[in-house]
Amino acid sequence: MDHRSPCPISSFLDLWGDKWSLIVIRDLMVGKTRYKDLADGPETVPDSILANRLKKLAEWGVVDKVRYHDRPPRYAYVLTEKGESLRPVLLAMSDWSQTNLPSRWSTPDWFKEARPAPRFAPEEE
Amino acid sequence: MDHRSPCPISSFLDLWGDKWSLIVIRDLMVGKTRYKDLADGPETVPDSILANRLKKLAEWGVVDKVRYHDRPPRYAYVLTEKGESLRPVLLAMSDWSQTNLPSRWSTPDWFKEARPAPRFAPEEE
DNA sequence: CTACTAACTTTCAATACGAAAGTTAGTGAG
DNA sequence: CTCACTAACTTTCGTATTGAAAGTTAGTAG
Repeated sequence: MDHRSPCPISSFLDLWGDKWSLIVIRDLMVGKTRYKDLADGPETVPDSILANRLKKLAEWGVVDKVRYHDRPPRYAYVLTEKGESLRPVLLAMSDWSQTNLPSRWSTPDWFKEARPAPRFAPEEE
Repeated sequence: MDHRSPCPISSFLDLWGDKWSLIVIRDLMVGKTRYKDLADGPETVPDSILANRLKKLAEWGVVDKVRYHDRPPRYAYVLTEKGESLRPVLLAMSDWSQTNLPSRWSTPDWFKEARPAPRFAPEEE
């Protein structure tokens, strides 16, 4: 990933400035872990976008992809620390929308704090 | 503007989820007011995008366009309250980049607090 | 007139998006 | 041991957005 300038804001937007990446992060933050669950949010991410974004998120080190069941093959996507640290950004966005846009959902209290990452068997320390 | 869902995060991204809109907001927050100055940032917004975004920002009520000089015609773009209230979001983004990306500029202290909007003569209360 | 500047606007090739269909690996029913 | 079904992708392809460059409009200055 190359950046347009050393500005931290523009660099943030180089990574996250699109309509879907942070939606996927949000869903991981509310506890979703599987591809299917991520695909079925209130906004219905296109499949082609979801697969692409999950790949990017893994490359950038903000999610771990864990094969937690072999037969049938099943995968879990879990936020890393780096991914979890995006929460304040999402909360700031949420606040802005709630005070500036009419009738948005209000942020549930449990979303406001980092939750322990779901644990999956393979190769965890 | 229509929203994908009532989620405040996805609604925020419906408005701001692109690579340039918040760059323009950032530049207005550092005190730039004129088209030319906005066009000459460290990232060089394409003209076609800048004009388009300024139009949207005015429509959405986050900037005021003020003709502050008649001959020659000169315009100033100034953030409204609604626009100014995006500052916490930009600061959260900035924080994330500074702790997670190498060698980004650090946020100047004066950027961290809302500054009085520049005053221009025409039709202000 | 001619040159020059601010503030746009238009053009157009390239990239990104997104709906839909197809693929792969596996389970379970008959 | 074929048929139907599900999770997790991948591919295709028409549409929308992007961005580099050139053009436009209104005005000043020589």
